[in-house]
Amino acid sequence: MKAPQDVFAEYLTNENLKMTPQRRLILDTLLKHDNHLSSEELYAKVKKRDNSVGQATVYRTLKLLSDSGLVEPLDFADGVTRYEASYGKDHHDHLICEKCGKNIEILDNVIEQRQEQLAKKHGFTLLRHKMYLYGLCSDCKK
Amino acid sequence: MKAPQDVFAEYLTNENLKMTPQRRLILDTLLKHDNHLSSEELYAKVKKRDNSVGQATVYRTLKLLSDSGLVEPLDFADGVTRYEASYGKDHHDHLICEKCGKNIEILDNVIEQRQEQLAKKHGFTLLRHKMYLYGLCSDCKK
DNA sequence: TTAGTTGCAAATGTTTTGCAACATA
DNA sequence: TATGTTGCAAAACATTTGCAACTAA
Repeated sequence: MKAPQDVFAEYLTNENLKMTPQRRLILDTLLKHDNHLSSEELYAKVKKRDNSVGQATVYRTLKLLSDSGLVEPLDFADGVTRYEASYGKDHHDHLICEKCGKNIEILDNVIEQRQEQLAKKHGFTLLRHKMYLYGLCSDCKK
Repeated sequence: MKAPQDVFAEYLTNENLKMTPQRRLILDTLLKHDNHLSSEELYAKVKKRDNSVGQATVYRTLKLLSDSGLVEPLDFADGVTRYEASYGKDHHDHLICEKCGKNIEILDNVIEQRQEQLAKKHGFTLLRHKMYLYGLCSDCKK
């Protein structure tokens, strides 16, 4: 399997876009920290490595990474979009504890299939979906 | 079953808040138009009935209505929060056309059950969930 | 050399908030 | 009458964009 860096490089070439040190750095930083970072949080981490990078570049690069399929925007409905490195990883949804914020990645093939069927039944081609389950984890129930 | 207006009144009393003509009007307007209005859109409709109502009051009232469980905030990932009168209605999810915005309400018991099972498997008590399916409708595929 | 990229600051668009006047319980 | 509420405008917030200087290919 190709390295994400290479996938990104190919994507850029394909789209007549250019690889830059900033883009490399941003992808690299995201891969290192992977977990559900907001643009703001990623920006902070990137800035530690190269203080000259601008906030807008992070936003712009995250859009490119999303378009290239390397990264997935997550929407936990708290007003901030978060991003997750999705390349090479299985698709999954999220089970979130409303009390402590614990976040478990879940996958259920039955659900995935039914989603497809449901969409088809209504004449839709399913492009993507979001499923978030909210509840109380075993610790917080006590 | 209680009328939504009464539920709202009781909620306000419980919380030591007050019923006002504006709140009555906003709830009433939302109930009349029910379907997936944004705060902005609701504000426009409210304003037609009473031009003196302010935008902020609509936002504030929508928050109260959400907290009281009468209304559910929807997130179609277009940057605007929409609201749906949920009181007394069956739960359902949404199938959304990414191109034209068409919005179909869906319900699948198999999925609902699996969600419960999945949560339980991880020790969670499921409180609620959000599921949005995004795709292209038959018209927009052409 | 040329087309794409950057950082900056300003603009955008939605939602929130401070405040003084006002209305409900 | 005391406390909550309103409308307004300003603020806050995340995100996008215009632009002149820059840089990868």
